[in-house]
Amino acid sequence: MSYKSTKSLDNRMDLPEIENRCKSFWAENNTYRYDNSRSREETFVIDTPPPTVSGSLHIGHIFSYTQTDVIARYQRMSGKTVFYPIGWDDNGLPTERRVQNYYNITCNPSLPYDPNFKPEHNEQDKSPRKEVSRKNFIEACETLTSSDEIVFENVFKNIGHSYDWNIKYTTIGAGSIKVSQESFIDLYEKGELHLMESPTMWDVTFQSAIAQAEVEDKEIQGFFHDIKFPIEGTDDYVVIATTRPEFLPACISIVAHPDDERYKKYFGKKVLVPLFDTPVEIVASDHAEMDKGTGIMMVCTFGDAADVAWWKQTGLPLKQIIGLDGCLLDVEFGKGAFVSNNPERANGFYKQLAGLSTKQAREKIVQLLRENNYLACEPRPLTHTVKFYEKGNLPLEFVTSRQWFITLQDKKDAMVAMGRKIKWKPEHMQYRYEEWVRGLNQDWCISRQRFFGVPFPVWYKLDDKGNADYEHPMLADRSQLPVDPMIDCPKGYTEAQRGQPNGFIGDKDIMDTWATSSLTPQIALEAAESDKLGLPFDIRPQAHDIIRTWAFYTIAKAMMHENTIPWKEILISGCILDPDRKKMSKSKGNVVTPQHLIDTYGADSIRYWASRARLGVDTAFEEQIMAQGKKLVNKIFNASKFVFTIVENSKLNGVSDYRKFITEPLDKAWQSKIYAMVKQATESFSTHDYATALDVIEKRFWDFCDNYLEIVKKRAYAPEDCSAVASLMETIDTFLRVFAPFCPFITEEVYQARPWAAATDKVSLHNVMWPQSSEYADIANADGALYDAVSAITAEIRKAKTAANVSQRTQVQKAVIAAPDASLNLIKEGLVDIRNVCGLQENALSFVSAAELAVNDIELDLTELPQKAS
RNA sequence: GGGUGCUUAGCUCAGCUGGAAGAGCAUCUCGUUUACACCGAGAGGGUCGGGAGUUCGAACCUCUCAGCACCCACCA
Repeated sequence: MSYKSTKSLDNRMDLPEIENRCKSFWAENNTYRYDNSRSREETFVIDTPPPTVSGSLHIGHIFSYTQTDVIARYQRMSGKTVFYPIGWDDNGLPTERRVQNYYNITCNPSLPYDPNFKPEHNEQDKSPRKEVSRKNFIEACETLTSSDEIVFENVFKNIGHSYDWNIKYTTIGAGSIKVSQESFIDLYEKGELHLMESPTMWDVTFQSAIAQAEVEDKEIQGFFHDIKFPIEGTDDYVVIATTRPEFLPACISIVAHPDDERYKKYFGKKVLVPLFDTPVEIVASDHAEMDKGTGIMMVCTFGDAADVAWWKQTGLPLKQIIGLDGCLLDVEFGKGAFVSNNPERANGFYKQLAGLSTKQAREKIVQLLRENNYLACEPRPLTHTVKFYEKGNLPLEFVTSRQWFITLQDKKDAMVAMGRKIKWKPEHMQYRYEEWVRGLNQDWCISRQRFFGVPFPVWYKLDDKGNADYEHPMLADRSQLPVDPMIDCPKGYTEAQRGQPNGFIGDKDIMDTWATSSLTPQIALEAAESDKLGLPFDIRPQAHDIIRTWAFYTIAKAMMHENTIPWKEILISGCILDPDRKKMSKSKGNVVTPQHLIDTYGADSIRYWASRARLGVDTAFEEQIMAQGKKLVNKIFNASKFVFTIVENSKLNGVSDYRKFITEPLDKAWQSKIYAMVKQATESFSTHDYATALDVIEKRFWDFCDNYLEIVKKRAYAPEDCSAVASLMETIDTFLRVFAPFCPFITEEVYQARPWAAATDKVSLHNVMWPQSSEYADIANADGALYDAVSAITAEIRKAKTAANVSQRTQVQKAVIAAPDASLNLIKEGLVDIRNVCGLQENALSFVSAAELAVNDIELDLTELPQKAS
């Protein structure tokens, strides 16, 4: 299929029309298709980040994704086939949350499937959420994500990203589930997985376990509560300051520093926990710091991570009072771990707390403490940082539950070593990775008590009483994958045995979304059905805020599965800051939508803006740069249009083998400048430094428009001159190719309209070769000095005219150039052009040999310039 | 508390292994209608965050101080 532009460029540049033409041309020609027949050496393999489809794209996505696309386009033009997949990250909590809000529904797994339920957009509805079955909920997720994905796809196509849309995956798709489950089975067989019941960080909003990487600190308002703990059998007491008095019933130890003179006398004695009269020992440990709070603290199950460590270390009984919903459980004092010297009084107090949320319980218990004279003083306000799930809005709790863990803590050294085999760009991002690895203090909890995600390929046997045997999980056979244990049966069982004594149950949890995302290279290969490619890929582009998740987990999995690095290089993009230097994000409400910007400035201009920023450098959102990009696009169009007109009126019209006509010294000098530009740009691209490449190209392009084009204009009009025309053709041809990765639309439009295209030539510019040094063999060593000299003289004459307030078209009566003989001889080679561009009258130019000047020094004396005609 | 990066013109940013401070925008002046008003020519504007050191020579190397941003840890 051929490109639909007219042969000549239209008078006005119509960007939306050009963009539409290009999009359909590329789609119909498979311009960006990955060629599986090429060897690995001839392939550039990218591990594209699948964007989360749980909302709208913002300009930050466009920014970093475009930078990758520029790199991909360069690689494609330099002769490689590019493996450039695109995926949508649609599984997991962000989607569930969006679905809950969008349809005003929530999942209740105990409900039966309702085949007639159709989710409807109901975001304004403030009534309680309608409860739907697990299957209905998953269907609602699928409905919404697939419509979200169309929006994303359109924006990415509108901005001109050159993905191979045939290699598309979603993280909830069957391929992703299969790969994730294979990964699970492989790690299980390698002994890297364990199912464990232990206190885990728990988000009460979403009611799921979460991993260390998803924890975020937040500053919140709280209170110090100074509580009197009576010493058992005395009238004495110690005052303990705590921010979480609701944990009093779960107190297991009282701790002070061994050197603390204030408390030495109490070690070994017991306190009676206020209200509950539980005897708890006062222990000496450097776990406590003397200068914090009152220097003496209570340990509860579990106020924080330190409490968990203490509990594990001491082996004291567990007093679990927080339930999965974040509310206080109904426990009874005098039973189990809940000892009391006065169970009746303890239960009386506790009954007022049971069922309350932690926040409500805190208020209630403060009231009870006050009424019973346990408060040493009124609560003192403080701001402190508390751990949150990054997507949650209530502090994390530590709750005991059964979860799947991947062993990571024993692999810190190996992970650091793997990280060092990867080339990080910018380099310092590697430190961030290593710091995270070294600070790792938990294994990776990969199970989530949610619904829309990858199920575990696991069932559990039930004994004759219907109790599950978690010690011996039954894993799916690889041939069964993808599998849903809530629907499919383990081998050797029938559906009728589900939930029955001596039967089985399926694992109802889903995997952490990162357990899937950490396999994006493998998932992309699965989607492409590629047998040629494998790990490592060439590059992983990503943002720095997910080094501890996406990069880290991907490196971990590649190491555990294949003992390799997942990619040779990782390119970390910066993020977009709003003009106040704050990070742009949806939650802050300062996001500008990409489509609006594309409509305003055109896709190429937005790409220009993104390409100007260097990798890893945060950039302020600056619309003026996009306006600048639009000027560049306009200039490319107009300069090309002008050259095309010249070509069409010349003897070289329709000649594709024009390069040999470049014979004039000035034209050759100019071509050597172009050659130097290509060389520099190529070198920059070899280290993925697209920004420097663009800088070099753009500078030379403006020089072309402002100077070279003006200099040779007159000569190019002359019908007998071929050198100038050929040089202009060559120049435009080269600029189109080097601008192509940055501005694919305007360059394609212009390229397709070039009058020197062979009639059969219907190839997209983006499948054309990046300029190769062999094309410039004859001028590789040519001297650009003549061009510099002519430019310098031109500039001087222009300056003189501006100073005289006259038009640049004013004819100069007399100009004297002083320079050493060598320079004069050089300059004389460009005499005609100097005269043309400067409006010098015949014989107006004279030369003075000035041996005292250096070779590059040229002095110009404009002695007679006409005054401005009034 | 630990780490990383940044600080250059009014703004946004370049400036490679040390060798006469740069671009774009903005401002001001002038010009311009046969590629382009999404135009052109020019001008002004900086003690390169402060201080010390190394060097013939420092925006660049070393030390130090300050400010900004981000990451990690701690948080009774």
